[in-house]
Amino acid sequence: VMNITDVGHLVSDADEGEDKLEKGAKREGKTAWQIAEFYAEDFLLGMEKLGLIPPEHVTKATDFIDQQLDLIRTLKEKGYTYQTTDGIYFDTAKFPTYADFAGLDLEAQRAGARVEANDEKRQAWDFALWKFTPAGQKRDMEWETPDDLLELPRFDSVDDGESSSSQKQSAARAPQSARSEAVSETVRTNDNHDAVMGFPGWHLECSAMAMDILGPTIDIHTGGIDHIPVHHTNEIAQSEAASGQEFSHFWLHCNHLKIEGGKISKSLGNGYTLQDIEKRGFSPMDLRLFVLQSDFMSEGNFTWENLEAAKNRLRNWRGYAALRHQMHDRLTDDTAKDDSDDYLVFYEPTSAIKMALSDNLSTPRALQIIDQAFARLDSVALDNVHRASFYDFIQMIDELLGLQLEASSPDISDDNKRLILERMRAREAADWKRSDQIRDTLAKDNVAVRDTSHGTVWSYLT
RNA sequence: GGCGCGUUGGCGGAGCAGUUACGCAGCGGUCUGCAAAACCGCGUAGAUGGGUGCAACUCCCAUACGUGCCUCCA
Repeated sequence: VMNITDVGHLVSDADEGEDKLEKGAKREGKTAWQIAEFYAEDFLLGMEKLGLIPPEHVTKATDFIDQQLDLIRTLKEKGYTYQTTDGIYFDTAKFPTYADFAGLDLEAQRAGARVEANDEKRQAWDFALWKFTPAGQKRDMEWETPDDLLELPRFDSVDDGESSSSQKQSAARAPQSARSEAVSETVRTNDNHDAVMGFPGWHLECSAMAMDILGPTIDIHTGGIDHIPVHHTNEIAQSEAASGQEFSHFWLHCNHLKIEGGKISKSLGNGYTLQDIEKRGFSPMDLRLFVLQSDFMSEGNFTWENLEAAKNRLRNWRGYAALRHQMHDRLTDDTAKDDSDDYLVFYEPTSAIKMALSDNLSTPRALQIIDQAFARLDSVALDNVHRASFYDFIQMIDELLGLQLEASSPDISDDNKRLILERMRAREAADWKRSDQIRDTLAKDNVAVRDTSHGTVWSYLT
């Protein structure tokens, strides 16, 4: 299950963030809904380009508002919540193990906080489950707060300075021309009284969606390392307070990628998109191998030079993968499975990369194993390679690392194969002119040839 | 200001208290019709300063630098 946070702080009249598209969209009169939709689609397209396995469920926070409200209801019934003028909060004091997951020293952190939020929260680290739309504001994304979640009397409604008694009349809530059609379909209108509009707190969606689809306890929860102290801590608190059960058996946290040695930051504008990378002549698979070169728990550093290194490494691997087209199946496979210097069998490295990845996803070691396994092909005649096991090896790499080696190392055309044979004959006849001519012709089809002591072998130029 | 994490050769990046990581790039050589590849070799890596150990890149402390969080970002 992967969630898409399509609800946020996109108050329709806000003017924050440097995102050109967002600003442009506003200029064009688009809504937060349309902006969220745009980025969600862009994200899913990027996933596809990178060859990521699609989740069974891709969930949008806005499709799970009811579940989020139900979760708040459960927490309220169990006494974990309290209400302030601006929302419904989780009372972390009621969840004694709150600081354990991240090993937080809450008092110390509060003492050093740069900005002390000055509100009605009981603890500085209490977090919002539900936020009320500020009086006088109209958000693109907002929903009616169910009455049973509210503690009356509710906060002061100051829509337009009317007294509360007259609000029943104004309950029609005026011409809502600014409201998009999408929103008006979603909002459950209740014309009998003045609704308290609101929207979910930032942490709530993940718990609500996970528990709705996977049940109270999930196996593995993933996320960025930066989510440990706040987001995942809060997820655990609200989920376990509600269910009384462990929320996740395992947590997998990825470290960050730096860029040119420093942080990637929107305000610095030093990030790159997948589109930028493709414009520079790199493929998404180049980026994928670049990422796999370091352990997921350590900080990475993106530079174009490093991406170039990954690209070259991947090109070399494709060349090795293409050797399968230049090998012959052996009828004596079963009796010749023993690995030796003269005869290569690839079952051992195939299981070795599985072992490496089984050890806390050690992709660097898996890559090392692959490099060493491929390198053994350099000094052996292709007829002395166990083709079936080599093919298994390629497929295992693709299955475990998703580098699409098989798909990106197609066989060459029959015409080119004939040219290679013709070149071999020319070389035997010492017709170097013809030989070089054919090599140039092949190069136009991105086919490179090299003459080894075991014969001519082709690979890809780029 | 508080609480963490990191710092390995030209670049990226692992393991390990005593043994060549691996990749990309560079240089020299062998081989080859040429080219490419391959093979051999070379640049004598471990931020800095201390400490513990027979022995430290690998453990401990400090400093510098980088980075993350401390906010209703998720």
